[in-house]
Amino acid sequence: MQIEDSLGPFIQTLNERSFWIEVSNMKELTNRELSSLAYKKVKEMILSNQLRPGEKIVQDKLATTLGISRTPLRTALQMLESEYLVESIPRRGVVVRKLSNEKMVEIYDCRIALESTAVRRFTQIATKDKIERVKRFFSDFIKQSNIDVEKYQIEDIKFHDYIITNCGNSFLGKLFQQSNLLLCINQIGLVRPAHETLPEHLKIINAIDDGDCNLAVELTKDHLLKSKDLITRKL
Amino acid sequence: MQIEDSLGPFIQTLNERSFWIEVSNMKELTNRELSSLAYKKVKEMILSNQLRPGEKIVQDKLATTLGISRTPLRTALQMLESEYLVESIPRRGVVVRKLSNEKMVEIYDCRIALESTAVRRFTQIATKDKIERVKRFFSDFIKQSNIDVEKYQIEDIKFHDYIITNCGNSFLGKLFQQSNLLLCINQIGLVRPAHETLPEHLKIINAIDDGDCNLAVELTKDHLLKSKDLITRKL
DNA sequence: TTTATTAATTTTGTATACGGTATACAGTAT
DNA sequence: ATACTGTATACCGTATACAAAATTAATAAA
Repeated sequence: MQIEDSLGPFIQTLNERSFWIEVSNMKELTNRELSSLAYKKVKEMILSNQLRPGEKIVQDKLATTLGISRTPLRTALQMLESEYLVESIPRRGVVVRKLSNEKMVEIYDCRIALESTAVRRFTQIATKDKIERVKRFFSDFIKQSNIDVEKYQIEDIKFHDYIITNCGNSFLGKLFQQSNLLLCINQIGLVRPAHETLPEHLKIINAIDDGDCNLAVELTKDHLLKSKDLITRKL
Repeated sequence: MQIEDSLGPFIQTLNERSFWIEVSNMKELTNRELSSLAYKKVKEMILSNQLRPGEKIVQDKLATTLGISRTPLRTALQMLESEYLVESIPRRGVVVRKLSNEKMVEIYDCRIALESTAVRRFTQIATKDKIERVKRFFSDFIKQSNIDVEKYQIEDIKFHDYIITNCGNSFLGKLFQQSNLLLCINQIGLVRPAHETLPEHLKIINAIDDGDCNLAVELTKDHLLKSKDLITRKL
């Protein structure tokens, strides 16, 4: 059990990975102070790998570690369960979910279906400023010969997240958030190297800029399909 | 407040509508007795309209009505919130969600995206028995001149649910269950008359039987799009 | 040494108690 | 008559207590 050890230097340990978790994917739960706090902390601990996949969460210990009682922690765990980040086994406790490659493939299929819809709508309705914003995600990496993988991964997710949350279908966005469709994949880091996916991203952005929604959809499908296929081959 | 009144004759009142809720779309939570019970009951009460959209749920009253304490009720409400059936407003309580036509349209777009993927996969992998099962959903209605709308609605949802849960992508199934993509639409009853949708269903089934997955996908898209468009026109 | 059975300990799920916040209402002032 | 403020009540969120179940440890038998 490494919860006790890890929480002391926890704030310092938070790397950039935790940053986009904060900004792009955190439920707002103002005023439900303690449940909200527990939710955020535990989610961060999972996504930053301080609670490892497969590890059991002992409620009493984690609660005292966080300085709260079990009640708000339990509500937090319930939320995380609905987000597919932990699994609750009745009368046995809750464990951090571990995604198999099979599940990853399934998730990619869902992403392909939903993100296709998202880019199409985004391309149709996006304003000038939004398109400009999209262009900026990868502008820093174009010049660089050696890409900072850590930063690239963050922008990668931010890019996809931006399209999804700005496509005009808030229910679709909720679907993504609720099941952590974007985040859970990154349990394993980047699926494909940046030098391979960067050009794909840029092509998609160009298609969006041109207002060519069919092309944007096809490129997005292809982009995701390639990553899916790579995982499929590992099965 | 009509909770007290309604629970007395509650068991009797449960119509067939509650049946498919039970069989096709209930989270399994064996052994978490009271939370599970509360979850089922409250979900049934919402989907059978005993708790009406917009109505506030007073935890203490509903808990005593159900014969349990507030704690398991609260966990049940938390689950229902993640399913988008109720909305929890911090320090104010939880109310039954009311879906606007705009939201319905958004939901239809998500359904089109995901169910397209589902029929494609289903058509590809379905065994003989599963195809036979699919054929039976509407076999009773083919002969009838006057269709029992109540029963038809149930089979309609069961049909879509069957494709989704048997398409080989369990994550996709979870997505549907978790957000009640199939059920919440029926807050308003059948969107289009049975005599209009029945032929469409039969065509889809034929395409599946023929193993023509592209056709099955197109027909499914068209089928859902027509309902979506009808709601869009009401905006 | 290994396996079975039982006792001890841990941990979960539920109920209850408590403090604080929001809402309703009455009385006062404008 | 209407607006405002103070008080009472209702309700929510959290902590704690307790019982049932599960896990672990320990002891006895093969």
